[in-house]
Amino acid sequence: MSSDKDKPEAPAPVSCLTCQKRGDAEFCVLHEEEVEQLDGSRVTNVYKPGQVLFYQGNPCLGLFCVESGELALRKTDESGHSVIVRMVHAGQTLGYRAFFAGDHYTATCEALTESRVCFIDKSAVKRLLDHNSQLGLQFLQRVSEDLREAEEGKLAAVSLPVRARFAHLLLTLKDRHGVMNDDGVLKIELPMSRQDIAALLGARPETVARTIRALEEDGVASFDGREVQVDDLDSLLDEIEVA
Amino acid sequence: MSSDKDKPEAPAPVSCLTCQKRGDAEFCVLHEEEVEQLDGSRVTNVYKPGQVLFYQGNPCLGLFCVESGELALRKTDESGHSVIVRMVHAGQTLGYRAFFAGDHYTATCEALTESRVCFIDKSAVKRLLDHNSQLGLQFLQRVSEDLREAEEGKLAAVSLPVRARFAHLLLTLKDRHGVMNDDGVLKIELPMSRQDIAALLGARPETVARTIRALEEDGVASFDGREVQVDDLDSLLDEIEVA
DNA sequence: GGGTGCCCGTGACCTGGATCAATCACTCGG
DNA sequence: CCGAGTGATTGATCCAGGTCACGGGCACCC
Repeated sequence: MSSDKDKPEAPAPVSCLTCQKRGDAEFCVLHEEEVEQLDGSRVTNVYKPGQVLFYQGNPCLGLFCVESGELALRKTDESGHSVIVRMVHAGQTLGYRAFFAGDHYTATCEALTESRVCFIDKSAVKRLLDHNSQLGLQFLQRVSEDLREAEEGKLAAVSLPVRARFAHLLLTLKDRHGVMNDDGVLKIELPMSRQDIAALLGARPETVARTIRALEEDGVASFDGREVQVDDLDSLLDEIEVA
Repeated sequence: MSSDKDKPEAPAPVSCLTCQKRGDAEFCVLHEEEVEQLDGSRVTNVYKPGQVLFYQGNPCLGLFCVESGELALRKTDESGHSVIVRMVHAGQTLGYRAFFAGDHYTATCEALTESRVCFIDKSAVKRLLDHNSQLGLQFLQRVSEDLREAEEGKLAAVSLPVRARFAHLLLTLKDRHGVMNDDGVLKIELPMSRQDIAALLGARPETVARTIRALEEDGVASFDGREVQVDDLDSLLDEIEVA
């Protein structure tokens, strides 16, 4: 791969101590000397869109911590069907489910956008967990919230139509990828392809395309590639709540 | 309620020390004196089928531990749709998601069969967690496994038809509620109504009834009330794996 | 230039399962 | 014994979304 024509270089690696996102991750409970220890056992990598961090079935060798970018956890069954079960973004830890279950990975993690991700070796994490019992409780809270989200997702998947689930997705993405420009128009830059949206909704790409057209025809939003302009936020909000 | 005509009385309450199921629950990592402490702060209750332990939205005041019986966690949305997101059986802890997320309950827990369940107060659990850091890690493992199951469930919900999901359910129930009688015939006593099966599969009761009939017509299994006789285990196993 | 892949969108069609409505079986209270 | 209530089953109908097939835009490469 020619590296000259790629996007400008990612910023030079920083220390965990100065990582902008440290306050967000579970590691926020660590004391300074523990963070230094963490810093010493981490390796940073940059992943291009589509690149895989680990595959479903791989053994888990440690934890990841996302400094920037957007990633997806995709689960695939024997017959090839796949869904995106979770999204992961800057400031989040990654790979903890397998780590704490003492399991292999049960999903594949791929970068949606270019991402800087640190890897922390298993033994270093274990040391920190032993040393600071608050860390375990932080992760317990994290996993418990994921569990709630997963169960909510299951309810939504069986009781809401694709259109409502898509509206819900747009509203979620708004918080992280939306900008309100000067003339008060909300724009969202989707961090993923139509196919990924389909996998996230548990639907087919064709259905996503049709849903997009329907939303445009109803004047809710306009789509141009990965650019979404929300024309009527109220009716978008209405989409997610009906019989 | 007249208590004379009910089933024979549940056995007298036992101590956690002698609880048959203690080895299964997360509390297995406790030392003897910690178990005594646990024992001192628990209250046991018996719940009849249909009785509710807690409602979605209630604050979480502690943990439950199931001594016997079968329970279900049901999640309901604003418009009244509901699914059973998890089942809980003897030897399992219950209510930990809300406890560790520091959340209200996000599902309603109801007994499917008559159940003996102990309640342990929040403060007692906190004391034990502080005292024995292994306990937190045990729960971390538990919640991580639940998360895997929830995500697998989501994949199944969008990629498998009702019939395959039902076959999967029967195979799961076989382990806990199945008996192989003398003439080598596998029978399963379903611990729940058709409506509950429907809620568990994310389908309608009518669809469940039709699926049952289809399985009978195909000679896979015969149904009589809550009694299921598996006539062809191999083809039941085949149901869960196809295109 | 002209392939050769990818996505993405569109149209035509089909089907699994929801919905609506009626019947039957069962229990319970009087 | 009768009526009311609750589940389970069945049949008839409908529709959201899956499937299949095709065409167009675009990047990349020989």
